[in-house]
Amino acid sequence: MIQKPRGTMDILPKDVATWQFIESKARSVAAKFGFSEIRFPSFESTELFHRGVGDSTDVVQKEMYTFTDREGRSLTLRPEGTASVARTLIENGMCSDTMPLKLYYLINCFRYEKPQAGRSREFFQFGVELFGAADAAADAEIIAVAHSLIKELGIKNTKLHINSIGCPECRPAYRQALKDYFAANTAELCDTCKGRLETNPLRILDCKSPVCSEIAKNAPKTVDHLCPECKQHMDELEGYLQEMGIEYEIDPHIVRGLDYYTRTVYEFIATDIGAQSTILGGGRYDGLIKDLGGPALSGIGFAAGITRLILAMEKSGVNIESENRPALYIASMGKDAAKYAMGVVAKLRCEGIYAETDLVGRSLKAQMKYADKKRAKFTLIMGDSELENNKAQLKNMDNSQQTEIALDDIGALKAMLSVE
RNA sequence: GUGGGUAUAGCUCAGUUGGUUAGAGCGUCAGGUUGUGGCCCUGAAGGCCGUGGGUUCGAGUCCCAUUACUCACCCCA
Repeated sequence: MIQKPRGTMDILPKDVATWQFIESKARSVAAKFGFSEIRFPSFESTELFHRGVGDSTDVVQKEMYTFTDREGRSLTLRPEGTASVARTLIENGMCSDTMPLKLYYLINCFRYEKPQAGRSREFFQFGVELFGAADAAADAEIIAVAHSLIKELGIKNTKLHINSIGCPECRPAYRQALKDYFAANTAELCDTCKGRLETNPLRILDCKSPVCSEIAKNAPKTVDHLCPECKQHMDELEGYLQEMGIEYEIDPHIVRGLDYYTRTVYEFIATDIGAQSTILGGGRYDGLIKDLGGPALSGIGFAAGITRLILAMEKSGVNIESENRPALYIASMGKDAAKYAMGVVAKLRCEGIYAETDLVGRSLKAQMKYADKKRAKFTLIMGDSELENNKAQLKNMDNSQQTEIALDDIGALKAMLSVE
């Protein structure tokens, strides 16, 4: 048997209703805030992610699905959406559009990682990006989109963590302060963190090893080392969030692993879905567009993992079931009746009614069972005598009541079905 | 990439200290007197016991490897 590739998933009919529910909520929330959908390729030039996401990141270094096409070009299945959106803006001259520019997308992404709960190699994101607004009001607005989405989906048990990782102006000083602090405790750090001391001391902050996280507790906080402008930005964001009634906590340990982030970073964390608890994460990226060859244009956004949202919804007791009951099932007996039944259901479908009839030549009893399993609201029993007399019994499957109807009067039949 | 756990029917699982033709419930299909669903009853189909080696007179059961699933690390959504 040929199995699906590792880390991919089949989404079966019984689960699709949940996905559609989330997608429609994502769209309606986006619309409420004035965001427009954007679509872009599933794969891009590999260079886009090297320059956009960052050469030194884990995502780029070891998680990308990269291949060369028949002309020898290096292409990569998108590991995230932000870099592609930025490229799309630049390439289509949208950097000159009316600002702020608000965009959203529902996409699949690919990362070569070892699968576990809430993490797969092909995964699905709802992403939102807001360009051309450097003010903290934009940060607050984008967090409000996320907040609204989570609320609309019925997800409880979440916490919003925010942090500022500063800008190119103040980060070097903070970096040095961190290095000095951890250098004093080098011996106790785990092996990976010893290495990170030189390469990226910020990453030690969210190390999960008990020893490192204990040491990290008293480490200098980014919020204490921000330049005046970044500090003010953070203060303003807090003011907006309070005004909007969005609860949050400052979490100095949020350090995003994508290079493009500046200043505000934030995560919505579900407390009850396992180790991969970030259901939604994002931040500001004021340098990205310029780094990719566009004008200086600030940006901020987030991405939510659909499967993680589903996990969180399940934990919150949200259950979405599809309700597609046939309005009518026609149980037929004999060739003539079966043929006639095909005509009747065809007419009903033209009237927008969901009707079914037998396609496999089952007995009357088996047809009734089928109608029951499909949860048909009505069944119509049709045999030779009914065809002769142009009359048949319409049975209400919920209360078993039967009424006689004329077979050739589709209008009357439709009226009978739409009662209730 | 590093660890732990698991692998028997479509699904959820039994299967004794290794011992003859591998079981149940659910689901599927067909019946339960000649034209009516749900409940109930009967029957049927459906398994290279993940795969490959090994130990043994004998392996679903023990050992090794491998693959997949799963959870955690790492990283992220």
